[in-house]
Amino acid sequence: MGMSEELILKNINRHIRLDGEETDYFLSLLQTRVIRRKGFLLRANEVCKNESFITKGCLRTYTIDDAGLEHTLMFAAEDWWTGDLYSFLTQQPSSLMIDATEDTTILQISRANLEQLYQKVPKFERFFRIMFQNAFIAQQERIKQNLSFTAEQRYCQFLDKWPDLEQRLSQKQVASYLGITPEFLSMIRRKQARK
Amino acid sequence: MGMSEELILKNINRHIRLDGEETDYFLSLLQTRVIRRKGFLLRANEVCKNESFITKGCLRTYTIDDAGLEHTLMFAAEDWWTGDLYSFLTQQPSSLMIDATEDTTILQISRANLEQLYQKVPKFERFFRIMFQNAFIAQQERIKQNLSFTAEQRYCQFLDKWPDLEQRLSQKQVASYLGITPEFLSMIRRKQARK
DNA sequence: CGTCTATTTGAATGTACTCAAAAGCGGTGG
DNA sequence: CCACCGCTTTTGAGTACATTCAAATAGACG
Repeated sequence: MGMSEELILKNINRHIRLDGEETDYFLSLLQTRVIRRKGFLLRANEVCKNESFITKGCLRTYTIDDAGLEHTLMFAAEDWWTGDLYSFLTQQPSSLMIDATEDTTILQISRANLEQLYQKVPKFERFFRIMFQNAFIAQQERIKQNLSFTAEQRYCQFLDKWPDLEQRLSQKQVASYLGITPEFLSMIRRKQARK
Repeated sequence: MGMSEELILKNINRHIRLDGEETDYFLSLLQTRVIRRKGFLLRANEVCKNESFITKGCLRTYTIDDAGLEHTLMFAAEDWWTGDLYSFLTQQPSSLMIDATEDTTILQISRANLEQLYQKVPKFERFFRIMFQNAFIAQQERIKQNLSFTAEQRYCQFLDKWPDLEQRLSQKQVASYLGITPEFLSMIRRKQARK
């Protein structure tokens, strides 16, 4: 069994216990895929066919507004799940883009396979219930910070929360996550550096 | 069976089917509670003991920052679930306040009862998995708007999305949801009215 | 009726954006 | 291997969106 499989099983086992047969069945539903830096997992107007678990690298989910500006909804690095959930569930065209900020390896599960998994191993309902609970809590925290913090405070929080992630991203990408312009982030960083 | 029970069963039945016995068992785990306008469901530093389903009225979840300003994370009116999920799951003191914007009736389920429910009727794992998925999608949409829209655009979106809700809330409450000051919301409304 | 809070309005201020130009950096091809 | 091109980052000046503070008005509640 490869590293990727070990990582995803460790992720699953945080919330539920699988026996050998269930483990094998689960792994049989997954597909490995590699996305090169600057490559796309999903483009706007495509239907999101899979949920993806990142085993290496980092994916960025973002929208492009009418003015052509990018707004990053989330980064997903190793040991995270990502995808456009809305498009995945409804099979409607996505409004989101997902690209790789560095060479990335993922394990994917299709909608049909996930439904089968829920049927055959209902424990996965529990797993994803807990996962989405946690995702909900994390997003709520982000909304709270967007409402109450200045750009500089949000930037400091970002560094605190993912200390290793900033070095792996361009400043433009970080700025689009914080909801500010790259120019303004540059100013914040200059100010921080003086301290 | 009262109106409240009918409403919550209709809510549940959107995603799973319960037989008579399961229905009775589920209802036996719930507690009805009334919260008067301006009363609290939860205060900061208390542990959130229940998840709540609103059958009448409206609850508002918010934080108070260091400067004493309120920031509204969500409104929950009839047919919605609410609570401080983080505090509920970890049984740690909450950082959130939940108050009633009008006289409100809820059905509550305690953590112990919910765990029992998951044990005895695993279908509820599926129900809450779907509920949290949808909540996640809704929150992602809000983050997207906070990143890309001006205050005026966010206000229009808010009116579009919950046409009836604004009349039930004070302008201060709406402003704290949009992430702006009541003064600025007043200005936006004046501008809109001139059209 | 009086008190307390919410809303309106305006002036001064601040945070963050736009536009523009220069410098830095990374990848690609010759 | 170096030169060049494109993209990112830096820096600054001017601007816009939203806040703060203050004072006046309007509403809600006992």
